[in-house]
Amino acid sequence: MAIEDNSVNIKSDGAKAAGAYHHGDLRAAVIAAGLKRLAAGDDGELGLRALARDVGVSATALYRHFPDKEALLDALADEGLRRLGALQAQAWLKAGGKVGGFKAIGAAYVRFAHDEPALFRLSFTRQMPDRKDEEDGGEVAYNLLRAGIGEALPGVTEPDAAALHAWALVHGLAMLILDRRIDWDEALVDKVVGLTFGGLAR
Amino acid sequence: MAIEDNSVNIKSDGAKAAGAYHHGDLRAAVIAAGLKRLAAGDDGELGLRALARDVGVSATALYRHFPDKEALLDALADEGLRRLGALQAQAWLKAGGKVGGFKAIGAAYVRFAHDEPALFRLSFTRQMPDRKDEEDGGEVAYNLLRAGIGEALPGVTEPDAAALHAWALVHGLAMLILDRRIDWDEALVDKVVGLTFGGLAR
DNA sequence: TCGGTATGTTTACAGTGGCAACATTATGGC
DNA sequence: GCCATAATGTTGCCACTGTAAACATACCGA
Repeated sequence: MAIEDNSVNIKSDGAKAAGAYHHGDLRAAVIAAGLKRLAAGDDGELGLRALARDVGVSATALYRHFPDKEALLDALADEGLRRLGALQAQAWLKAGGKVGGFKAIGAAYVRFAHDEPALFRLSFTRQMPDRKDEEDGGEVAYNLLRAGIGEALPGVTEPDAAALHAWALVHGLAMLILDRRIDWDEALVDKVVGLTFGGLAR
Repeated sequence: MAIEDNSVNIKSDGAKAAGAYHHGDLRAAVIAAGLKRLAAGDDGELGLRALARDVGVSATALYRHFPDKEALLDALADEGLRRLGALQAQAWLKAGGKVGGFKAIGAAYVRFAHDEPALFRLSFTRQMPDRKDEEDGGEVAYNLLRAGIGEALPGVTEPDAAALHAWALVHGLAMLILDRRIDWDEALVDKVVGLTFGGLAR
């Protein structure tokens, strides 16, 4: 066969170069393809074969990078939590911290669920087996919330109960919206979140 | 074949009588078997074949009573919502209505999720396509909550926001517990629910 | 009694996740 | 530079899933 000068098979998009045997970074490409699929349809139709086809690789190739499908979904879920955490941090900064920032975090939580329903659901439905040593994405999001309470609401008597309260509220709103129990209404969400989060700072 | 005197094949448990061709009330039996399976394991392993085997019938027989698996799951979900509604009504009465009853409704909601995780999740994950004429189980539960607000908290300024707030809070708590984000702790739940529901009655 | 209708069974098919054996490419020690 | 070896990808296969089609059996009204 003729000489191929590509030392490694670099492709910015996920697809493998035609005729190439090794992909380059299959693991990352599969995760990217999965996220794209989750973002595209409300019902995340992700199967190993479909995912593999997106990337241009045979289905069983994925098993070189993930022990099983669950592990793949875990990776996607973790990426979702990481993005949520990033959005919340951004919202907090943009609002200048304090009570306003606290409310912004809550609103960002619900908005993320609305914008990426399949990813959000996947991220939270997946139940982590037991704590691994490396910090996962969910930890980041919760710690941010918890820290926000400490900084924004110094007068609160029971920060744990308050944090749980705030978290449960936005999570419940998000879930009810995803499951079509209530309609997405940004103004209403803001009102409820503000009412509660403000109420905590009594 | 010899004469069989059973005019209809009545079986109190779900299983079909050996040698009988018709079941008697397959639809109800399948739903009962599904509920039992949901109650047994946290992960609801319900497949058509397994369900059919529980009842003692071939897998495709279920298609005489449900157009597809989704419809079967819908029926199970509806039963779950109905039970939730019943528990809430019971809690309300037992607590004697008013603010106490209102809190009891919230606690019952979370407790149900904890006691029947698979059924609760199924009930809410299933998204109803569009309103049918006959009233479904979920409507009952919400109307009860909504009515509870009116009766228990006459002074509340915005009952819709308050109802949504209360619902989201307990739903979020329930979901976070199911997904192992937080541990089940009845005292903590009562505290959070009480704190919030009491707070609404300002 | 007879025929239609409801209910259940058998068989089969496409699609799924996953294992095993094989093929190909990258890499590190000599 | 050469070559053993690990890393990565492919093909073939298996058990299992939901479900459609054709056939069998039981019930019920005329």
